[in-house]
Amino acid sequence: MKKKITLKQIARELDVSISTVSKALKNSKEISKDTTEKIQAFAKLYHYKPNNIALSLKNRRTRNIGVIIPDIVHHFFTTVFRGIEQYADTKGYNVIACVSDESFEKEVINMELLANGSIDGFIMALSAETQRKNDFHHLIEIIDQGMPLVLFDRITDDVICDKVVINDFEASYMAVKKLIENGRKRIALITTESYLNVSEKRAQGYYKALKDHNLELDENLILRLPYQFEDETKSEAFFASNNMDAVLCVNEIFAVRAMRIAQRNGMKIPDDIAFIGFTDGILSKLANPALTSIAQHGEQMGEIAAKMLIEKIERDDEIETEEETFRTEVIKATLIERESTNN
Amino acid sequence: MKKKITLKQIARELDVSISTVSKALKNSKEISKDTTEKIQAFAKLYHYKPNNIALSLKNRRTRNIGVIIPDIVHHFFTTVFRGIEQYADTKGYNVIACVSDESFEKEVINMELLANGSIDGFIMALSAETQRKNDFHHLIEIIDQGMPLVLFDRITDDVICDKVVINDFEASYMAVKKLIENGRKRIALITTESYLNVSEKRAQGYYKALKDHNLELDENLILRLPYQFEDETKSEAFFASNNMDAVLCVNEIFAVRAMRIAQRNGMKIPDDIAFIGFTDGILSKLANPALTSIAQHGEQMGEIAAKMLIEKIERDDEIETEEETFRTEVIKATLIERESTNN
DNA sequence: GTCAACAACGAAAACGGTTTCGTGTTAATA
DNA sequence: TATTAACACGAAACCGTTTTCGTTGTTGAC
Repeated sequence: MKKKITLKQIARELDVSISTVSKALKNSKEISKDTTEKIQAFAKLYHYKPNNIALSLKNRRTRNIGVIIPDIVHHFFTTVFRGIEQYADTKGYNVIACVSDESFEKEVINMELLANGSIDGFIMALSAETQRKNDFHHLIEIIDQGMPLVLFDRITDDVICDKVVINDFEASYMAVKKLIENGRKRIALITTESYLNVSEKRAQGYYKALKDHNLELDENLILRLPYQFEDETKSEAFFASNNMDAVLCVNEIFAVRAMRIAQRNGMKIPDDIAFIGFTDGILSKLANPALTSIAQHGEQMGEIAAKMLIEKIERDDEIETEEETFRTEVIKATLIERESTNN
Repeated sequence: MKKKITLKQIARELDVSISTVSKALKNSKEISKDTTEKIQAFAKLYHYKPNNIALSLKNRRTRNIGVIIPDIVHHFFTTVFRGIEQYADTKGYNVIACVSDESFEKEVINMELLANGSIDGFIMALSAETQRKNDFHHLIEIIDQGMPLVLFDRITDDVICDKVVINDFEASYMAVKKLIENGRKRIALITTESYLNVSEKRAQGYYKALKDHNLELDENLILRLPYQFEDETKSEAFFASNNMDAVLCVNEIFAVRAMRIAQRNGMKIPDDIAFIGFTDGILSKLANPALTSIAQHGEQMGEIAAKMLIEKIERDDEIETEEETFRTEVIKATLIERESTNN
């Protein structure tokens, strides 16, 4: 077992000083050609690579970014993560991933852990509990320490920082509008139970579209489900006691489950009932019938978030003064039409 | 903006030495009660937390583990990742996630990057390209440097280290056996094109099960598909030119796509044809009909991998000598029966 | 009154690098 | 020949900790 070699060892072995070795490896012209070659050859032979931790300590830069997401086993977050990782990779950054599990406490603990020098900046989507509690002191504190932060998807107006979202309201509005134009009259909404920023915006789009087309809002046509659930009795009751001809769901899982129930009830999709879901993931593509879906462009979102963060990180250590400016990027969602709606 | 405070700043402020501050914060009894209280109060006021990087350098332990997976947008890997992250979290470790994108080069680069001090150990599944090239020098080198490594799922016999897998062969065998016992005679196999360790083992189980039940192997009933694909003409031709009454697929995506084609061809599932897939993910549960599936227990796999790794990391810095021993944990896959098979 | 023991603290090395600032030698210039 | 510039290198500080090993000043025992 040959442990990694250090500058000190090379220096001792070649009977020069540590500084000489360091300079020679950086092709400093302070060092003679002879010595440089000798040192580089030796270093190569022993696969010398500088220790990242030592570099981080010296440079006060880790080239790590911290990503905190509520759930990794969730297609949308996974795609965002992929976008982040890909972009970070091209810029030489590593990604430390933490899962908050929708828990406020885990979010706080993980952030504090990472903030003590492990990373250069954060990208995160708020946990459901954090949104419910409306407590963002941990974010404020992090920002106050001068650590860049980018929020995506699950954001809040109470924290001033860079953000990236999709136009949930408009996307939802357009989807409902499309259903109405297709002749649908009784359009249901299946959304989440807990207060999530995005669900709320999507609901608003739904309300507005109904109103603008003179359809009255029927509270019975709105079903609120827990975020993760196995039991389908609530959904079944919903379908049994209402007659509707279209459903908008705030995610694809809700949509696919709802389609199954409708089909079991003998309804034909899209003839009797149409479905549109958010999150254009693999489920939408492979559902039967394939689900018309609103693409949230997670990968692009991750890429943009990573880009915003890294720009801020790298600008930070150039200039120190200069007023901070924060942006909110809005990505346009797109409707992918498939078999669950007619056109 | 108040940057994080350091020991040095506390020391200067309180007019004591750095060592005194450090000791006081650790409740060393070398320091008087008065001084200790004063220092702790001050530290608390300014939210002092030791810098992780400095600690890592000093302790030669980062409390980071590196995870390299071929693809994060893949349900199985995502669940494994979740298992790793969860266990690591309970032990106070962070997870640095890298995606190799099935590329040998990215795998090598990422490993070398992380190996230079950023992490205490690796957990990884080999990229498809790495398995095809059969080149594992990067793994060997890492191990040689004394860095613990745990391979999962996509493993190789050419590298001696800890491993965790499922009993692919047996699981496949049992699935086919079940199909046969249900009266199926012409059982197809849909597997991957590129050489993947796991696909191969699953194919072996399929062969053996046929043989043991006196069914002859028909090469026409084996379809090899690229790992990721959009085009379905190959699959359609396969279904058009063969009549079969059951299909075993090496993952759930293949299975669900295959089911759709069969359905389009007017076949009834499970009456005319039965389906079983590997990877018991969300697709299997929500497919229509729901897919009978072999659960690979990804989360458990990740948890075990993380446990093996952390044990080795923490044992490493206790004793230095003592012969290394490596284990291979085999997790038993379980068949989850749903609507795509009859019983 | 002397010496040992002890309490309370500081100096310094170490982790592994980078970088600034000498310093000694040689060669070129006045 | 004296001065100086260029060259090639080393010493040391620094990043933020921990920890060993002094070094004080006070106390108690003899």
